[in-house]
Amino acid sequence: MASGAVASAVTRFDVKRASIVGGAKDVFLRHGFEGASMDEIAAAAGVSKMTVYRYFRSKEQLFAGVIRDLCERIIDEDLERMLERRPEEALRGFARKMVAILFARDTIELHRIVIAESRRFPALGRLFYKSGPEACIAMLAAYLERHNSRRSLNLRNPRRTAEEFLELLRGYAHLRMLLGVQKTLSAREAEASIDGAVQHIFGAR
Amino acid sequence: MASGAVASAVTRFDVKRASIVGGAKDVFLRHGFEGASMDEIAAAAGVSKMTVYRYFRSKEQLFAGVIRDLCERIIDEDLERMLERRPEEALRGFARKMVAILFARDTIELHRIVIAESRRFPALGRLFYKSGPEACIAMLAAYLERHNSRRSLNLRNPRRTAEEFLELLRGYAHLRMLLGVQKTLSAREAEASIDGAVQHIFGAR
DNA sequence: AAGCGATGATACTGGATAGTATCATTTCCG
DNA sequence: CGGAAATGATACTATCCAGTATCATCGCTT
Repeated sequence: MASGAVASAVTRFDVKRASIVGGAKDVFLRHGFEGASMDEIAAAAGVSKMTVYRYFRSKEQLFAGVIRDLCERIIDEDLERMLERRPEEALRGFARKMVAILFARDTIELHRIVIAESRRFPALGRLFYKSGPEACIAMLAAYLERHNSRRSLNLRNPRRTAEEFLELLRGYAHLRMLLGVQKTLSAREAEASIDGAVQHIFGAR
Repeated sequence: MASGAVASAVTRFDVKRASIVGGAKDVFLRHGFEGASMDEIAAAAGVSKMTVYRYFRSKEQLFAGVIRDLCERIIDEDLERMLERRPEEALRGFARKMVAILFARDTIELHRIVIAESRRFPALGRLFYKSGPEACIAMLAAYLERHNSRRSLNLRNPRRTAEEFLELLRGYAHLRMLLGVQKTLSAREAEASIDGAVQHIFGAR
């Protein structure tokens, strides 16, 4: 009777599904949507192609599943915890974490793919924006608004300031990485971006 | 003997080539690289498919030709002329022109496609970055440095400030358009971006 | 151990499309 | 007008790949 076969949270189904999504994630991130072949995905997942199709009706469905999964993992709880300190320190911590996320290899590839495929799958672009960039903006904006009402900050438009802050963190380095012009972000560049963004809010110059 | 058949600048060859590139540009911008079929391109150019292949060895070559052509047209001389006025006015004019360029439908599509294909064609990413974004940054940086040495501005790192200025102009609206989340940029949003960027340099707050 | 559902291996179908071959036709030149 | 080069029309080849069909096999439940 094993241990509660019915009530068990993780079924064989979930395990297989996870390994398929995992393999597909690797292949999609490496070759993009068109470039990924279902045979390769099946091999990467250590699974037969038929099994892939038993879990996902089509390549599009599988792709959507992978993107959804990736979007859920982008932002962890650490990020929000960064904002619990005092303003200047909180912002620097938040910024450091954001830069690490933004410039991670997988994140760059995800941007590339979603931008590429958002014409064909408009829902995908919206899903990604909402669960990635928009979530970060909202988190920071809420923080700034909180400090605004406590008078520890005095910003005309906190939401806009939040966007500007994050925009300065991305900077052109992000575009250069999306274009393959630049391979990595040096610690020096990261610090410079962070300084620029923080100074933008505190007005130091 | 007509008008100097030999010395004539525009040959039949050039005309045909231009119409092929023109047709290809439309199709590539509408459907992306993979999505564009050579038959459709030939039809759009009003030309036989064989003729396309007589001018370009392969789809890749044709694509590269189109991107090169588009890159050359992105930045016109007007942009540089904007910087001939006095600082605040010059920057506003430059910014307005930049926003118009950045958010034009074709520019957005170009970004999308180049970002998508830069993994497969790394040279393309570099070509685009150099002749588009980098050219704009360099132009603005030179302007800021000029004013720095005249003491009409006092910036620690003009090059970085130029990047930040342009980055603030793009803002998240640009990403939203790349993702298809947002269709157009309202005049109100454009003005807000411009204000934000100009204030970032002049420190007003 | 029997039986059943889930999985694997593999070959196949059908459609799309890059690139080519062939020959008819136009266009431009002297 | 005559001839050569450029172009058009069209059919063809070869390849790649999503999705399917078939049947053998594995592993768990009872």
